[in-house]
Amino acid sequence: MAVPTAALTEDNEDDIGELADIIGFHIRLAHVAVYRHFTETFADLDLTQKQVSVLWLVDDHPAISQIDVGRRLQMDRATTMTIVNRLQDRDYLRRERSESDGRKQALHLTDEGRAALARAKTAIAEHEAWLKSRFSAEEAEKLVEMLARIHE
Amino acid sequence: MAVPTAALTEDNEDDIGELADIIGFHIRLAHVAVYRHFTETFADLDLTQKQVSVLWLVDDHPAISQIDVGRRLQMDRATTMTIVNRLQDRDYLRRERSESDGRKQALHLTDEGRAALARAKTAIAEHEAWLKSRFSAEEAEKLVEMLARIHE
DNA sequence: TATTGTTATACTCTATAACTATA
DNA sequence: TATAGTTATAGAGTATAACAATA
Repeated sequence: MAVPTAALTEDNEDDIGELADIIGFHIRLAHVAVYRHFTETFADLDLTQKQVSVLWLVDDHPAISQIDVGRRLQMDRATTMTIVNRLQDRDYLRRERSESDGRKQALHLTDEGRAALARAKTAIAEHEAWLKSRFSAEEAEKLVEMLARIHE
Repeated sequence: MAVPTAALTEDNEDDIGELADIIGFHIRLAHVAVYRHFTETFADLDLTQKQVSVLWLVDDHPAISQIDVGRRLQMDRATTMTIVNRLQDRDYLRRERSESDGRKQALHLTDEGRAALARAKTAIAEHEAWLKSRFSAEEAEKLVEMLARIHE
């Protein structure tokens, strides 16, 4: 052959060389692609993935504490604060003092928050369909399982 | 049955409920875990993953333009600027006017930049080993291939 | 003493908009 | 007109440090 396959891809305009062998690099690029699709397609939602995750978790676990939300979503206390603050400013959730432990805040969704979450879930279903279209059912399951091995 | 399996896991302290079925959610958590491991373990490097990616790419493609770096790493022009600026401030790379196209900057690593990249590559090898320890060789390959389907 | 929430602060990544220089 | 770089600006996520209230 006059031109080996390697040479054909090496000068490709999108070539990233040895970086392509780094798992962490692909995770970051995939994350950016997913984040971008979510925000671009659902700009009218005006909720980030993280904000939706918090709403979702509070809906699943009413009266959950901030520290608990942070632990489940792998966030710092201060990081959790900023997100809960934003959601509270928009009247999507409210803080109550926990009855069992005065140090804790008990988080609850407002009706508006529940409505926003419902809209978000519809959007996420579309988003997931976009994502899953690349994979067979077995592949999707395997992917989730492997990603979980990383973050668990 | 008195207690279905679902109920057993539902009250787990780390349970995230239906969120666990969302691929995008796992990608984000995995990304955070990888990012955190990288920054915590290699704080003395004082380089972010993104900064290393740019150094790496400039080393692989001397005289590459900023717009080209951005395209390959899927970043905006302005985003690329801020990263190149930081690296230039630290004398890790320099800008030259492109000879072929006066609009473009040709990026080159300095000796310091090459030294920093060499240190970074050693660190990344360790980081990758940490990551890959979870997977068989076939699994790692499959994971990269699936992630590439998302960001390509 | 330890935990939870809070506030202040800072840095990185990301992006949009407007401008300049060059093609 | 289109492209590449630049500058200004802003928002989201992340984190550390210090403090207050509660356990």
